[in-house]
Amino acid sequence: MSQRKTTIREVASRAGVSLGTASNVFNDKTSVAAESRQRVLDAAEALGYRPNSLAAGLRRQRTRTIGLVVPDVLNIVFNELVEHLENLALSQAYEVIIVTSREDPEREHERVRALLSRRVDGLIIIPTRDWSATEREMRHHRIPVVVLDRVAAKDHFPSVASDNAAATRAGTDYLLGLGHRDLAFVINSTRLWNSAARVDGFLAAMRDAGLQDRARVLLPGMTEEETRAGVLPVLAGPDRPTAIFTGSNVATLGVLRAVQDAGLAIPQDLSLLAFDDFAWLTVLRPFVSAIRQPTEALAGHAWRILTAGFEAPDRAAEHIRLPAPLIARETTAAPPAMKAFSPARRRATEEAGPP
Amino acid sequence: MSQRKTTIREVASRAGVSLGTASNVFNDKTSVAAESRQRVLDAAEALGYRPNSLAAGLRRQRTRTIGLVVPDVLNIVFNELVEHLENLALSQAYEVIIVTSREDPEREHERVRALLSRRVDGLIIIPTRDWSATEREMRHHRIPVVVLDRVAAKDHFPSVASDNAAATRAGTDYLLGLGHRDLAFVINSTRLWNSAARVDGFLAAMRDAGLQDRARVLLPGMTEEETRAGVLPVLAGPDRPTAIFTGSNVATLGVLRAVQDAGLAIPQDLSLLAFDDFAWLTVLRPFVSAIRQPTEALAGHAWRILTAGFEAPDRAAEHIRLPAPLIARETTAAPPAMKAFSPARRRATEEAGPP
DNA sequence: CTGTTAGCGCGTTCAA
DNA sequence: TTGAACGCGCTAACAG
Repeated sequence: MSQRKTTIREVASRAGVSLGTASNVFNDKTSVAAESRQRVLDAAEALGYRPNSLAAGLRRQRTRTIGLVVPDVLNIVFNELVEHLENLALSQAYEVIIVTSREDPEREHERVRALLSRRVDGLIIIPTRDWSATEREMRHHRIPVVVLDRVAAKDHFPSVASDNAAATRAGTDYLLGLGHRDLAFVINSTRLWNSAARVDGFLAAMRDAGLQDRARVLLPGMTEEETRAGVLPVLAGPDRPTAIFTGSNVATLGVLRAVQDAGLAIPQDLSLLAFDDFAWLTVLRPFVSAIRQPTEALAGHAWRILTAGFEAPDRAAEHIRLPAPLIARETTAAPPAMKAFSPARRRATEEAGPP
Repeated sequence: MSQRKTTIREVASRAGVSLGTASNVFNDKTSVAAESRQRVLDAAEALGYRPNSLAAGLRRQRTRTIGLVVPDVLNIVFNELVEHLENLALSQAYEVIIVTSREDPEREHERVRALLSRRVDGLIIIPTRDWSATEREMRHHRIPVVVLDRVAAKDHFPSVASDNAAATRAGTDYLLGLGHRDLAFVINSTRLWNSAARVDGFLAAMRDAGLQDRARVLLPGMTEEETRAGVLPVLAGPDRPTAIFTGSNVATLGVLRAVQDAGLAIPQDLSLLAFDDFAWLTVLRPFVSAIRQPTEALAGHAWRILTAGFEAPDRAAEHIRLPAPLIARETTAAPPAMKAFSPARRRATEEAGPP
């Protein structure tokens, strides 16, 4: 109940050993006599001793802490990554400090500096659209960095992500196979390199099918609401696509709202394929077809590469790309044009056109 | 590009001032000549100086860091709380370190000790079912603590939560007003005090309506899957309730899966009211009626009380309870018994009984 | 196996 | 307004 926290010095003196011996007990380095060890442990327990990791880190020049930079706490994919990374870190007696950039490059930079001030041993970052300032900062400091999820075509740092282009290419092929010809790909931004890769995969598949003219890419904005507002006109318009492929879960949420607003039925009027899968997609109707990112494997590689960087700081940067499988559920079906008369389509057309 | 990070001493020497002056610049305490100040800032910039917060915290005996203990990173309610708390902390130049207990009392205790080792200035905790060990630890250390969300009837520490009993009472009254008489309340555990309060509110409303005999409380377990498995038999059974009130979003998810498995239609066969609201509930059909916790206000109070504790450590513990409004959407309707012949009900009965 | 000592980088005296 | 000295709590190195 002391005001000042108890120090290792007090523990040592109560145990009747020297400070160095007590330290050795807590860091079980060199052998300590079993008897002394027990007395130190008892003293620590009695005093409620909690090692001061600030002092230890200062002295040791290593904190056994890694920083994790995430754009958004409310995005389920990031949270899955966080969860797996935390498991890995704790299993090796590392701590992780999470900071959030809120998709803001300036804030990202500032938060990374805070991490640097805490002297983290390494950094895993899911960057914002423009993290050039942050990246420059990181190059200056000699700690291992791994770029996760939002990777660039050619990162300076090691990178780990899904194979976005292959996934959207496969997803597009799947929609084409269902009979769709008018496809729209909805994504928040192409300034994110992984988003750009998703668009590339979509466009490549459309091109291969000779449908480049029917391929639309919509970039309504970074938020759910912007997505809703931006997509609604095209859903309500006369040349509505028969299938929408969303490039992120933010886009999915926005598109679903726009579909509600437009009064369309999925998949009768419109098919929907989502990038990013999670629990709620499989519990309310219709179950959303989705591409699932292998978050556990992604986290595993990121951690492996980061810790390898602790041992050998100057190895060549590894770049991992993992396949992201498609899970077909209820929102993807043949397009309305291939069916008989469709009341829903007629309704939409009536609403869109003049009386 | 130096191996060792640059220190304030190097900054001072490059700026041609003493260490103490440089320190004053970064902590803008006592007045420093504008000229000296600028030279220090320039030197810091040129050297890529990052203050060492370990050393600062060690010396200052305050880290301007608070710890936040959360049971689960994947729960949206906790994440909303985290987001708001982080906003508040950053706005006052505090940092927050998040740790997760994974609903495990032992892990919670261990994670809190890690926070203590980091010498956090205060702690906000959403506790596990049995956090007595953690609580004992916290009482021994003299830092402000605020219990959030999962509060007890009478906490030793200040506490902030929704008024759970009032919310479920109002929710139950709403279902009764719709004509329901057979209600089941599904929740993960009553060892959580706030969960117990939710059950109390439900039972009180049923008792006041003279329906205590028709009130069922189901406790299928802590996970979504346990909930599904535990609820399915009662949904498939002959005396299925006409409405289900879920006490947490984990329970909601599990019940929705069980409803799928049982082949029931909501709200035709069964009404559903959920505790905890979030984006996906309003985007896939049917839109789920829910009780929304005021997460921003909860976070605001928690932060206010915590920071008040920094100034006046020995004030009486405040206990805040905030109203959580009900948002009626599509999953709550009159019970099937009040309508004409209901095929869905008949089907369920047939499936349940012998041929 | 144990005790002693010297910093880790910084903020805070206090004297000049 | 500035500079020098001290110590926050701990670990590492070395002597015993």
